[in-house]
Amino acid sequence: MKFEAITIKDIAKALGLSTSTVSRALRDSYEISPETKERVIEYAKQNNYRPNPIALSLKEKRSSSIGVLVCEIANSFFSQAINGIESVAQEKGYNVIIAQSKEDFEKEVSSIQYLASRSVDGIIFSVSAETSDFSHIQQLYARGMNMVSFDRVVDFPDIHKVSVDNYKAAYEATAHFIKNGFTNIACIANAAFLSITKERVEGYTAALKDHNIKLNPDNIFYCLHGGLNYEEVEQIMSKAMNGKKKPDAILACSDKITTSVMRYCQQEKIDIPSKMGLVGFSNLDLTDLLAPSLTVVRQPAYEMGRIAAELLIKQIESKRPTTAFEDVVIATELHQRASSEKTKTRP
Amino acid sequence: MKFEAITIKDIAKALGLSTSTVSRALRDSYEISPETKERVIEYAKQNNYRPNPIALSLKEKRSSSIGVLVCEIANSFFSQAINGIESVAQEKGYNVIIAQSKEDFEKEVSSIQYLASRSVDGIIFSVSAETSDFSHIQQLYARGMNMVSFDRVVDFPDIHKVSVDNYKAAYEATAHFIKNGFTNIACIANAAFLSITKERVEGYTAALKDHNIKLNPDNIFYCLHGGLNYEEVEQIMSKAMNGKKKPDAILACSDKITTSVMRYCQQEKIDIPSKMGLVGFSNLDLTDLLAPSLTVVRQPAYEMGRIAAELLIKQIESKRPTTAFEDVVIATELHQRASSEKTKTRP
DNA sequence: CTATTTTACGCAAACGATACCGGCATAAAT
DNA sequence: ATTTATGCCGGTATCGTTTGCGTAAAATAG
Repeated sequence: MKFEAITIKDIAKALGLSTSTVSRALRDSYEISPETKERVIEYAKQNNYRPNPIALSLKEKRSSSIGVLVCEIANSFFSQAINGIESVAQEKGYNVIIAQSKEDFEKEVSSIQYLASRSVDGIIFSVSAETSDFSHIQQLYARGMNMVSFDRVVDFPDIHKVSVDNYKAAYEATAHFIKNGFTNIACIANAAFLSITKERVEGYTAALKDHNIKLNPDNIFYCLHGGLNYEEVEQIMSKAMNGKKKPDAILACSDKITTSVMRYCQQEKIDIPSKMGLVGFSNLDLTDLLAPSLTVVRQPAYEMGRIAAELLIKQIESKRPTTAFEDVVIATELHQRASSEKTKTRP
Repeated sequence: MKFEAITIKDIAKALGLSTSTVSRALRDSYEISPETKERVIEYAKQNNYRPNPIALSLKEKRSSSIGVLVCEIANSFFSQAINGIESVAQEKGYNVIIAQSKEDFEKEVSSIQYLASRSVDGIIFSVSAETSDFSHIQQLYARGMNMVSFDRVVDFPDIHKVSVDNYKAAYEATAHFIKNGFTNIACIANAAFLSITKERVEGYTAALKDHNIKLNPDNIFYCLHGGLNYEEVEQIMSKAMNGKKKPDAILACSDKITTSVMRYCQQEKIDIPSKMGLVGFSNLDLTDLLAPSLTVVRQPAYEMGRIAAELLIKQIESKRPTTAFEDVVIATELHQRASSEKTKTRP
């Protein structure tokens, strides 16, 4: 079955005009007499005419669509970000095509090529946890694709970037732990390649240093697959808990890692926060209802999505090549709750 | 800036051939000599040629893209469903264009027309909480757009539908409450128009009846805006709690409503489950970590998305008009946890 | 050695919309 | 009366790709 829409040709035939006349009438050209315009517009309205965007795309060499590549849609941070992207796109007349990498390098490469081959006008992307080689992105970018690096940003210079202040976020979370009396704080981060991982680990180590706590390198753990599966975090936790010096607090650097740590602690009957403090990066809106209520670093995902989309569309619609590249860094919010209050036990 | 890809014309010029020959060589036509084929394919590969999908769409009158209309992306149920849709779409060479209604009727109408005007080959839609008039959908459908009604299904007959057994889900949840000693069970449902609301309320009332509990009509509440904002639920809860007979349990019929009820109870110091039992429809994957752990009705969102996408694509690719319409109804899962165990108090 | 078939390719139309170029009226100006 | 101007509209190329049709050269048959 096919959905057949009315075309400019149909209108022309019905009204005994040429397609050019109809086209001009609809675009309100001065070359068309008011009466003809009237006739055409009336007929178009009655028959619910809409210009075929595909034909327009072919002619204009632009598709009015933007691609979004994230590792996972069903993730509160990314779905909120997509929400922001979609809202801007809608305003500016673009549609959003989404693709997921599932934290898999191969799927990221194929997804991004898929987006490019679908003639999107630009791409907002957040690289997968497995991605250490950026050549697929660099190639596409060099060939003129408009791109905005988002959240997990790449390190080449001439590209718009939108991210949060991960260093500060991790620093504050760690300092918060220390202030609350935790001394042996572990950090479970994402894959080591990622910008967010590096920055967060740096913030974590800097906070320790500034508070005269000696860094124990064994307290830093990396999730190669971004904590997508529970087992990854489980292994790390059991390793941490069986080490010489068990940590008394954990900074969990992603949504998935945070919930996995909580689940592990519940299963192993490790009480939070009395036996184990926990601060997690999370964008879920019910972390206050968890047992115990969770201290979280919240990222302004929606806002980030909006900014990324605005930058991308500005770049798409700019006549001249972009020369000034923005590196937008937004602040996170630390929501202090029960999971990081050492003195309190579970209610 | 524009992204310029290599075309069949470029290949033709470079190799001194006509575009038709190149086209046929790439499609492995028997009319082309093996040597020419070899040359063309080699050149195409080296220059990373990809057929322009827009030109193809124009010619084939299909865009290989499907639209998805949901009320909100940043909602665990819908993001998981989109995940399922996207996975099938990817397999079959389609891309997914998403649009949100935000539970707003006007936005739903414009979104769905936007999708149609973007020449999608088909649409998977879940109507907004405000939608009682389906004429915008019916018109589009009558004009030949391929459509699959999803989750919140419409009631016209000749259309594919994918939903869960809401009646049974609500029946089981209510029966579970009764078995656990709750007697005055309230039901906070979505907007009254919605299929899911009707079915869930029916299941709820049937369970009461079958267990010889007299239905109190004041125990049924509707959220006009789908519980998108907390205030809506807050008002309902305070009304319920200030009534003559306070309910001792609540069946919350959506993700948002469920968390809002929990939040209300926490703020008002209403202990769950001793003072108030709670079962919620939810697709969040950390409801077991809530305080107390939450008894939920879980919907197989991913699977539903996959089935809807498969039905839609089958319909799109079918030569003949569809005559047999599927009404797929999938079972939900009731995860029994602490929030519905009257005897237990909060740990 | 001619007649016919086969091979291998090019030409051009088509999809829907736009835009440049041109043309035909009528009216005004010379 | 002829030119010029102007209002109004049509023809056609274009975007990238596919495909039916035409055709030259080569291969085969008679």
